[in-house]
Amino acid sequence: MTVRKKKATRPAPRPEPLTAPVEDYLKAIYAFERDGHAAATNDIAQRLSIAPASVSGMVQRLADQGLVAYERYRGVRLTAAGRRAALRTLRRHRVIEAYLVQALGYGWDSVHEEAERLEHSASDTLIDRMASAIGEPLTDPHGAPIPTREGTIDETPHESLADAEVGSRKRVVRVGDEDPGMLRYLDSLGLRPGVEVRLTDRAPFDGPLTIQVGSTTQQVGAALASRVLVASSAE
Amino acid sequence: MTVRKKKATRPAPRPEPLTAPVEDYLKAIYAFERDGHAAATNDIAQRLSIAPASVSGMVQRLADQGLVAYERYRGVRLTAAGRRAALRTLRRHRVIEAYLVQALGYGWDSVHEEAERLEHSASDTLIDRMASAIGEPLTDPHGAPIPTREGTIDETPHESLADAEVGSRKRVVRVGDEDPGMLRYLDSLGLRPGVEVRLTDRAPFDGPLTIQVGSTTQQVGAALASRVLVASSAE
DNA sequence: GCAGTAAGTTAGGACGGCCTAAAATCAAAT
DNA sequence: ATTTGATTTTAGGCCGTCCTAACTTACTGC
Repeated sequence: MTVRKKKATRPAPRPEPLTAPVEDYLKAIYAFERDGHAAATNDIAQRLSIAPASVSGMVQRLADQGLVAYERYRGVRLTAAGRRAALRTLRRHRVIEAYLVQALGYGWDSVHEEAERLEHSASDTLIDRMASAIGEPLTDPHGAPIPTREGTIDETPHESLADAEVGSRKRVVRVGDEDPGMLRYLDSLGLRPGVEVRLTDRAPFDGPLTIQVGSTTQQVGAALASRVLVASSAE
Repeated sequence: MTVRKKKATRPAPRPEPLTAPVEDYLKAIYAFERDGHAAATNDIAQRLSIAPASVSGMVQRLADQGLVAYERYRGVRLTAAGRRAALRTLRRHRVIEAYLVQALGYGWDSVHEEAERLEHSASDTLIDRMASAIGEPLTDPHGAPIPTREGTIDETPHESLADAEVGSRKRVVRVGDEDPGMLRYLDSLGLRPGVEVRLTDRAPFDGPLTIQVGSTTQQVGAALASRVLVASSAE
């Protein structure tokens, strides 16, 4: 059966509103692409907690809508339109997270879930008003960069704490945002964006790392450390 | 009387999350019931801009879920559970409207549409935080009462300006909230909740009313006046 | 070069929410 | 009591999003 596009020649004049699931797919695909490679069906399925077969179906619909380039058995890549939509959703998500923390007293461990729903129903106007109400933040509460209104984003890659050189001093720039339990734990360790850390030791075979945060010394597992992104302390 | 945890009849009446369309139906049905009568299929269809046949179908699903009592060809009434859900949605809607106006500088003519979407994805926590951030308002920007967290609402009926006695002085308590154009016009007339009005004349045959708002005298059509609810100036 | 496995796709089905067209029911007037 | 007109319901579809089961393709190691 051939994949056939209807109205293939249309110059795509109006950006029809995307459904919530579509926005979620695009966000997921964007995340995989940012890490280098095209998004595999299974990857997407796992990330969205969906059966792989469902992804196959949806991905073809996304291709029909011109949001992704799709080759059977080869994974998908975002088109320019798809990327634009993904970044728009990402902006919504992160602005909402920042706003909830800064304006409504949410903890950084509970904003992700709320933003995950609101991002699909907030208007651009609302997002812009929220952003300006809290001073146009550049990152969300977990340090993730917020795409601009115009759809650009600062995606400079960061080293993870797990890969840092023993003895070096670093500054935490970003941490994983999804797992509330992990976030509460990071918080208890004082590992928040902006904080200075010194990596004083790393046990072999992916063993725990010894770090110094402020005046206290802590041990953290390699898995956790890999979710903490750092930059050189200087900048 | 002792309130007892009921395990007698049902194991667990878990309040499954309702879909957005379901919440919209319940809100609509609530609105008709508040005005006296059971909600007719056609009424609901018109209010939601949906074909009557679709309403028949949905209403049966609502009945299956125990949200409405339904008798063929007889219209629907909310059950206790349905009413609870409707009021919860109404609270969300109105808190959101109030928050957008008071905290984010929205005009009262543009909040309805935004709230109409957000009400379905905001958590109870968010709504409560919004409410407390703006001082637990009792009404939305159009004067509509906000149901409490516990699901009670002040539904004291109000006279419309169109029915007021000529010569009487009234206080505007509430205006229609849906039509942005009407809201802008009301605003230009100074007809906002809390404002004092004197009805100085009414032309016969549903003709225009002459009103005095502050020091200016205005003419308004009967249709518009009927959307403005007033109370005696005294209280 | 080929077999075994992992990954991906198709087939077929379900469900919610909408539609139109046709049939059924109710209410009101003759 | 019957007819008529309005209201409502049923019948039959469509679309989007998901599912499981079965099949196909790609990859990897021999």
